[in-house]
Formats: sequence, structure tokens, C-alpha cells
Amino acid sequence: VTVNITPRPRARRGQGQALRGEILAAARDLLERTGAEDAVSIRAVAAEVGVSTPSIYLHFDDKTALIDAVCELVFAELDEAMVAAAADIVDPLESLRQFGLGYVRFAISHPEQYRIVMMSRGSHAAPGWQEEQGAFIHLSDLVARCQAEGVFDNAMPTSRIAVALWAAAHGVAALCISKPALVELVGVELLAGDVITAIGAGVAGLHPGGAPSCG
Amino acid sequence: VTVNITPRPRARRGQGQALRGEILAAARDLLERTGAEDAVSIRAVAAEVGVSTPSIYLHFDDKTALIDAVCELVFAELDEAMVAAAADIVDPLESLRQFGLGYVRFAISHPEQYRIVMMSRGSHAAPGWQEEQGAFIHLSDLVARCQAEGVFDNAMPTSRIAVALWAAAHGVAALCISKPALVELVGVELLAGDVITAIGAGVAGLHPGGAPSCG
DNA sequence: TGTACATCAGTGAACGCGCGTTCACTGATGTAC
DNA sequence: TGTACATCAGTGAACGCGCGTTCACTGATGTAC
Repeated sequence: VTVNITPRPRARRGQGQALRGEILAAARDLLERTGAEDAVSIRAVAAEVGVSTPSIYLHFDDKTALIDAVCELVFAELDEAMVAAAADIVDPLESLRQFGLGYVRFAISHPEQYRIVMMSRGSHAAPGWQEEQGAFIHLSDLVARCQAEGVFDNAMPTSRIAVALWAAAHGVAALCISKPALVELVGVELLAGDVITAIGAGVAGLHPGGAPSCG
Repeated sequence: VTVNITPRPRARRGQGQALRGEILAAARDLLERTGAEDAVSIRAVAAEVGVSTPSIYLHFDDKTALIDAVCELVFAELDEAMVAAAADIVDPLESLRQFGLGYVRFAISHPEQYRIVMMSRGSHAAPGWQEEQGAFIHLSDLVARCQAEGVFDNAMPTSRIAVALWAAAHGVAALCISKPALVELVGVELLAGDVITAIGAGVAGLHPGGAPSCG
């Protein structure tokens, strides 16, 4: 528990937004530092920022709104990490592989953030998977490239392949977080590599022209 | 809230175990009926059974012990469902497929049970994946059969393949539970079929003798 | 067969806790004149 | 330039709630004699 000797200066007239950003970042950091979703209470976040509890309500309607906003933030960071991992790779299947590995890596290094965004019960961070810009669009683009170059079946809906790939990557990420003992029978890197490679090869093999198949 | 007119009869001398079983089943049912892990509180379980709150402590040390026991129960039920789904199928790869589909089906029809066993933070239901009899052993046996018949690479450790398959199935199950909107872009059955088929084919394709590869 | 007593499954009331949220307020910031 | 006043970001204290857990107890069940 930190005691603030000098009270935090009050924001200028139109500057309420600044505190909003601080609250969001504090919630995300609290999540990371304590490693527990339950630790993100209105009170804890307020204490983290160094502000009184009711102040939070000046910037968020209620707790749900705060958590939703945190999820949006984290989801954007996840997307960013994946896009960076896949950037500048010419081979489309390899690019997809790196995208997936970036996904798993983000999840493992931010387990509680990943948990709240992808594994929690709430309707939090239920982005419009189709319309909105973001992780799913970026994944779909990579899949479409694979289709265009004949690695994946062109006749299959892009979204169908994208969701399958997402599910596989999510399986690795979620298992690493929830059941580390099971994953440690094999090792994280090996497992991630196996699953991502196999699902890519398997999807490619689902049609005659696919890379590792007989066609 | 149910009001019991006739109080529940007290157990005979050595029969304390009976209530223990009732408590466990009540906790599992509460999980299923309310569809929320938080609803499983000591108080709620006691009310469900029709017994006073402190009675729970006669049968379980504390809340953690109760939840652990529920997980053990659910995990056994999951195993049972999978084994039943894969029984009496001669083709080993098809047997594995049905095992995986049974897994996903159980998860989807008991989402909160699955959540608490496979997706919650606690060290709950951290079975000895190797030693203990149970789901992982059964999966490993099927994988070993595939290896013996040349469908999967014999040189690969069985557990390595088994964990990869588990991760893929878990990905489908967990995504269906946490992100139904994403899954509904494709449909549950289609997704489950895609991922399980692709991961099987992909793993088989990882070595020259595998089924759908060029061998 | 009858009675005194030990056992122990189950209870009622209470504890302290942290939570989300509300409310009347304070006091610096900016504006009108 | 000086003063009265409106605005509004942030506060301190309190609310009611359900939680896990503890404690001294009750009273039917079974046993010893």
C-alpha cells in the first residue's frame, strides 16, 4: 500500500481524459503484476492510480465498462504483437506460422491479459469479428494470401480457415496458461511449433493442390 | 429459494459419506444449472443440498477442497464420455477423431464444468497427467495405436503427439465457450470437424509414411 | 428389558472482509462583468 | 485590473451485500451395564 504524501494535481478543465487513460493503464498493469483477474477491483485500480475510489466513476459508468475498455486495449496490443511477428515475411504460409507463434508468445508472456480477453466469461471484448479492423482481419488477410497462392483451397471460405487456425493457436495458448503441467510434458516451444505446423499442413492438405499433400 | 418443511433426516452413525456425495453432486448441478462458477459458494451448495452452511465443513476442509473434488468428478465424467465416443471403432485414426469430437461435445454441453476443470486459474484438477489412469492415458493409448499401425510417426514420443492433439481439441472447446460469436461465423460442427481432421492429417503428414502425405 | 451416558452429524448465530456503488461535499479553475 | 460567481474534477464517509469460516450448541443414535 502506497501512501501519497503530495496529493496528485487535479486535471485542468478539459483534461479529464488524461485520468481516464491512466486508469486504463493502471488496470492493465495491475492485471499483469498481480496475475489475477480478481485483483482488478475498482478500489484496487483507484489505489494504483493514486486517486479516490469514486473518481473512477467520473470516467467509467461501472465496473463492466472499465473491464470492457481494458479488454479493448489488450486486444489491440495482441493484434499489434502478431502483426509485428508476421511482418516482412514473403512466404505466406511461413508468415501465417509466425503470426500464430506471435499470438502464442503474447499469450504466454501476458497470461492474465490473455485470460481476461480470450478466456473470461463476460461478453468482454466481443469485437465485431467481421467488420472491425483488428486481429481477425489481419489473420484473414494472411489466409487469403495463402489461398491466392494456391497453398490453401480457394473454394473454402476464408473465414472458415481463419477460425480453425485461431482455434488451434488458442488451444496452445490456453493450455499453456491453464494446464502448464500438461504442456511441460513436451515443452512450450515444441508444442506451439507442432500444433501450428500441423494445422497449417493439415489445412493445406485438405485440398489436392495443397503443399504437403499428394496432389 | 426453497423452504424445507420437513427437515432432512440425519444420517446414521457411519453414514456421513452419503452427505459428502450429495454435496459433490449438488455442487456439480449448481454449476450446470446456474452456468456460473461464482455461483458455487459454500453457502449456495449447502442451500442446494438442504443443509446448513457449516455442515459442508464436516465433509470438506475448506472451499478449495470442495472445488477440487468437483473437478475430479467432472474430469472423470469427461473421460467417460470420450471413451464411450471412441469405443468399438476399428480404424485408429477415426477412433481418435471420435475421441476428440466426444471431448468437444462434452465441453459444449457442460460449458461451466469444462470451464472449471480446464480453464480456471486454480490448480484444481491438476491430475498427474502421466501416472494416473484417466483421459490422458486413454488418449495416449489411441495415439500409440496410430503409431503402431504406421499412421503416425513411430519415432515421435507418444506424449508429444497426444499433447498436441489435446491442445487442438481444447482450442475448439474453449473457443466455443468463450467466444461463441467467433465460432458462429463457421458453426460448431464444421469447426470441430475442420480442426480435428486437419490436426490429425497434419500430424500424420509430419512423417513420410503418414496417411494423407506424399509418402 | 430399562436406563444412564458417550458419540457425533448437523445447526444458528455471529465474525470480519472486500466488494460495487452512492451521496453530499470541497475547492481549484475558469469566466462574466 | 479586480471581484463575484458558475463549473466540475475529485473526495470522504457510508450503504448493503454475499462471502468463507468459526464457535458453542443440540439432540438423535447407538452402547454399556
